[in-house]
Amino acid sequence: MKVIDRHEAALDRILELVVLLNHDMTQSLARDGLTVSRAHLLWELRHRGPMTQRDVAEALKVSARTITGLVDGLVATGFVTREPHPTDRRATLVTFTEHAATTVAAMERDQQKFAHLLFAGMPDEQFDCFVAGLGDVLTRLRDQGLSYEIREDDQ
Amino acid sequence: MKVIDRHEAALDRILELVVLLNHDMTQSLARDGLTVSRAHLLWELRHRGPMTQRDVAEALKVSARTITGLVDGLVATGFVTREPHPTDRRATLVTFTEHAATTVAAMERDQQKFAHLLFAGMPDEQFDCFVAGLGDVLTRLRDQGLSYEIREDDQ
DNA sequence: CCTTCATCGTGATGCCTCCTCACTATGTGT
DNA sequence: ACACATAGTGAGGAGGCATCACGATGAAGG
Repeated sequence: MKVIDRHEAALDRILELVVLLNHDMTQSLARDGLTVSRAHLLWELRHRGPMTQRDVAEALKVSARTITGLVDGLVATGFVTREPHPTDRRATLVTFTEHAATTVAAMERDQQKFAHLLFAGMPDEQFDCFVAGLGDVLTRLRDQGLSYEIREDDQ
Repeated sequence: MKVIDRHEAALDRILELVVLLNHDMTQSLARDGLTVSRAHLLWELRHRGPMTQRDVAEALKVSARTITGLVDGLVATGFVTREPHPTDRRATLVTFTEHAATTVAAMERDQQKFAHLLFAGMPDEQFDCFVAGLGDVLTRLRDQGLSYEIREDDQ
């Protein structure tokens, strides 16, 4: 029981972290004319190159319909363009613009500074251990899919 | 530079954790007829007892107007009631119902299981270290207010 | 070639979160 | 009393997200 209580306290902290980070990111991204979702889309595009909307939907874990809306917004503000798919005329390729590249580069610089701010001065040993624990937690979360879904096999 | 890169990788993991957790929680809470925001409100109420909407707004870091909407929804589904404030006739006290108590208790049980799932089998030493690091990060985040806001004093 | 079925994107609709501005009803201080 | 601050809400707006239905296109088989 003792153990579970400690685990629960840790989860509480993680949840607080989630809330705090979400709030801060929303504020910060607004300065670039972006929202968390749109930035997430840009981020994905940046790392994978042009994608069909379908692929984006899967990457962001949202419905295809939602992507239509997000891309609409990003096209309107000039962050991405819709290009015809070379071989499949049903699909469109969402592609990065120069504008987006500039903005994402700035975001990345911010992220670096922010990361440095969070971890600067933390003893190497503790940092390594923290990252290891984080990786562990992340792995379990991914492995189990919707791991928060416990109530089914509950009572 | 090397150090910052490691820090950035750690932030990336934290961000992935945020995305994953947010997604899972949304799914899970939907089963109870709740949303993340409404559950957050309930959680706060649960730990602090009846609060004025103003206080709730500050606790959740959203505008007073938003709370009106959240409480409307929670009242409609029977999770809370609006009681007149004993001394200030302008204010209303948002209070827990039996229904909410039951649901929150179930949520707490889920959370315990979930926490156990995330950390079970992790060596004590690593767990302690992880929690310490988490606390550290959280402290810095709180201390600096909107810490993600770096661009002002940037270039 | 022509059906049949799967897939891509989108219109229509509806719910939820959040915000700002304006306004009423109340407190409070001088 | 009078001015000013505070609690909550109506109005209106931007987004994020989902499901259902539908048109356009692709792919597989007869």
